[in-house]
Amino acid sequence: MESQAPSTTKDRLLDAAEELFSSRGIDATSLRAITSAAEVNLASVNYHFGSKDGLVKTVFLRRLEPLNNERLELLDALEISAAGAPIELEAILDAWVMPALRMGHSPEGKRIKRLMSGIYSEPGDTLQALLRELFSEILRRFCAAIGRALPELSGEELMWRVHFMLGAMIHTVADQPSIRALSGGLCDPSDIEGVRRRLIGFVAAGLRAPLEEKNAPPTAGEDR
Amino acid sequence: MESQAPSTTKDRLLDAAEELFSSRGIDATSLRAITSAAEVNLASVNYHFGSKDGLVKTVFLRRLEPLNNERLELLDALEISAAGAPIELEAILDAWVMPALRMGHSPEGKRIKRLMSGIYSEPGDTLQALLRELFSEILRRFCAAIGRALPELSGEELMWRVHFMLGAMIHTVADQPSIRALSGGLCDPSDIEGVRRRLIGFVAAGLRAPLEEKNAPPTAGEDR
DNA sequence: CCACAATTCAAACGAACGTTTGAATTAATA
DNA sequence: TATTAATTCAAACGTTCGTTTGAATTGTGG
Repeated sequence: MESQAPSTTKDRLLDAAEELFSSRGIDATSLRAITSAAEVNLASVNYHFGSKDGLVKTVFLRRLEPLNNERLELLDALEISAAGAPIELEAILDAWVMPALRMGHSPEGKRIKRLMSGIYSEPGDTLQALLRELFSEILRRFCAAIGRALPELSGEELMWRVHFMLGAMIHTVADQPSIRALSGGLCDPSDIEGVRRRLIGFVAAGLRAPLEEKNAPPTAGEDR
Repeated sequence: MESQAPSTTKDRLLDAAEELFSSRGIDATSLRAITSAAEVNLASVNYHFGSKDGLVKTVFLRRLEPLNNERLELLDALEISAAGAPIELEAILDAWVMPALRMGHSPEGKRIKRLMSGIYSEPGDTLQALLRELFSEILRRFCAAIGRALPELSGEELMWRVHFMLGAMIHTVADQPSIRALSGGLCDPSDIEGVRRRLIGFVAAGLRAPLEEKNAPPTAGEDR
């Protein structure tokens, strides 16, 4: 039985690992640093999670599973209330973005955000596979919903635009220090409502961009 | 004197390191793996670059400096031919994107792309600082040009949209395996002209998105 | 040809890593 | 309380890492 709220060895390890992974990176964080921060014995990691890889996987799963479940629930609700008709694009984007923004804003979840960006570059084979599996279904669902909202797009065009959309969203959710620095403090990434409004406005406009002719004249002064 | 083209120890090391860094990540690549691939002695790294950190920095600088110089030259040319008037938005975006796309497409530069994405999550303090310095001026220049092309945007709004833009662009240039997998082979990231047209179309539409009211009604079914 | 610097080389260094071990301790069961 | 399983603990294991060393080799200028 877990004693009360936040005190089992497993939880202490997960919390400490999440914190250190997000600030220093996974490879650069040693088990000794984690167990020191968690004030538990070094061998606990291998006892409870089998290996460092097992701990890493659990750290991600603990956050990503509830996150994606919430996204799917929101999308389900939208599809039910739409009753077969296409859903408004902004509502779909909201269902994707808001759970992440809200999670990133909660006091316990702040450290996750930098982790999420690291996902895409960390070359760990096992983690990469885990994430591909975790996101494949939810991406399929959201792509389908967006495709129904934008029926004039071909399959290829839709995929490209979703790809661009993911880039903007991931970069925004994950790399908030960067926008602070870029703007010289002018932009406030903790203003969830502002981020939501701007991000969705940008992405929705991009997704709805008019289809250009294939052989449009090259834009000025750029063909060398 | 360098003997002929691709055979000095320094160059062999840089090529091998670039290749391995991009496929396995920086931390996960040992000097022994690099020197083995380059067929040079282990101690050469410390002799020619001082340390592994010095090698890493040189690997990035060798690609990023010419890249950013080309971007700045293109922007310079645009500003000169515009003679004080605002430049067309698409032309500015072209000046940013094309050097990267072209570089990523060249046979020797293919491996750089995955590297570039890793930049933003690799937590190495020295590398982080180097990149911040490398990109600060060029970002300032491009932000200013985009701001002149979109005079109706406030400074804060502009910075946010540039941030979204960078996310889409970085994700596109860096993570091309991901778009291939996402689309099930439908999208071809090696089609530079197609990527350019779609990416710039998406980003330009996002940058030009109409300014929403601050207190717009929340989009359907999403306020919990 | 010789002296001298630049470069390469094999070998080793100490430190840090993930993991394992087996005994000590705590909790659960009856 | 006696027995057994679950957990914690200190210590060590073997490996790999980046770096250093000092001798051997190569290239250069007088």
